[in-house]
Amino acid sequence: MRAAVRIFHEQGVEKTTLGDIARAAEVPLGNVYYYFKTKDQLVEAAVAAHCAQLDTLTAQLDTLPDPAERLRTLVAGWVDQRETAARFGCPFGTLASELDKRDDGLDRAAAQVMRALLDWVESQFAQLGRADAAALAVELVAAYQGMSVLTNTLRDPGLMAAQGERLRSWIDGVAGR
Amino acid sequence: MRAAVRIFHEQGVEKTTLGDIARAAEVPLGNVYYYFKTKDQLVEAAVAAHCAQLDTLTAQLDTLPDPAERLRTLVAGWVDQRETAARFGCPFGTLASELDKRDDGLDRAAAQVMRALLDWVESQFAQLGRADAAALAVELVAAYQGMSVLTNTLRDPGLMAAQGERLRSWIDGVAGR
DNA sequence: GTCTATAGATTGATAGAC
DNA sequence: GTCTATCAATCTATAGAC
Repeated sequence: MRAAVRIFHEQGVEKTTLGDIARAAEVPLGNVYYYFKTKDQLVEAAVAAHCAQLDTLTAQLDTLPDPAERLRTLVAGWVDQRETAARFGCPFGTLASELDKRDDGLDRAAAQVMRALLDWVESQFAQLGRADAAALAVELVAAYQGMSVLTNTLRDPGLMAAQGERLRSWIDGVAGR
Repeated sequence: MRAAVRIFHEQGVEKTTLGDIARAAEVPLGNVYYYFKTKDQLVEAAVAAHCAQLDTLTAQLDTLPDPAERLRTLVAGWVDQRETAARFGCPFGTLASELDKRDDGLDRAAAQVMRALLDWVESQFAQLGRADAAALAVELVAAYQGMSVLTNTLRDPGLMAAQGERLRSWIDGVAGR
């Protein structure tokens, strides 16, 4: 499962063969099919893994007392991953984009995870007393997804560092200090 | 060629077979290989087509007298395409993201087109007298790419309309009025 | 549960008639 | 230049020994 998530991110779902995943996980190809009956089920499990990771992350952030600090820490985490983003893009955003090109229902599962992130961010802005929390959440998450695309396409992690700084200031402004 | 660009956008490069393109173009499969020796050459031609379209677009925008109006018109064009973006994402951004998962050199060609867009936008901000034109260009293009990802993942063209309105106001502010 | 071997289907690419 | 037929390689999925 861990190997699948990593290889899907690095190579993309469509370009990845089950042989690639079996090799990365150091198991024979046949074993993959013992736990996942089809490639689609592996993709579904990968989406679920991203969902679980988001839950873990927001649970950690929720231990911080200040909503603005939670958002700044979220952004800092994105910036920390800038080298990976420069090489392979946002681990979840690139997966969601790829699933949207398919006609099965897996793109809806990806939408739920993205929705969960938006809802959590919106909740932070709402706690800061912002009536436009929903729009601010879209703005923040879109900024991250967009700078991931640019960072990846131009292979420049510095782009994400710079935009991260900007987002930090922006959060301070929105939080009203 | 037109069929290839459209099908690559709708299905993604990896999911698209040359048979799909031949069918969309209403020509036999063999004919595709008469004009393009490999699938990679078709992808390369698709990137070149996006590059040419960008040149056409910026040339049109350059006929407008005011740099701020050029940027507003650029954003308006993106918003006009929101139904397509909701279904298939940004025609160029999704292509660039997909090419970044490959190890051939086509991702560098995509980077050049993205760079060309950034340079043109930067030039507009520079003409508005902004010393931070490069950072503003990244911010604007990233905002578009990000809202394309969200619009596509959530299948909600309204997101792009709302963010387009925000960008319009933002451009007005940056232009200093 | 693990692993090898292979079936069955798809696809990129080519040969060759017209 | 156009079109049909097909090869060769790859990949998903399964069968079956251990």
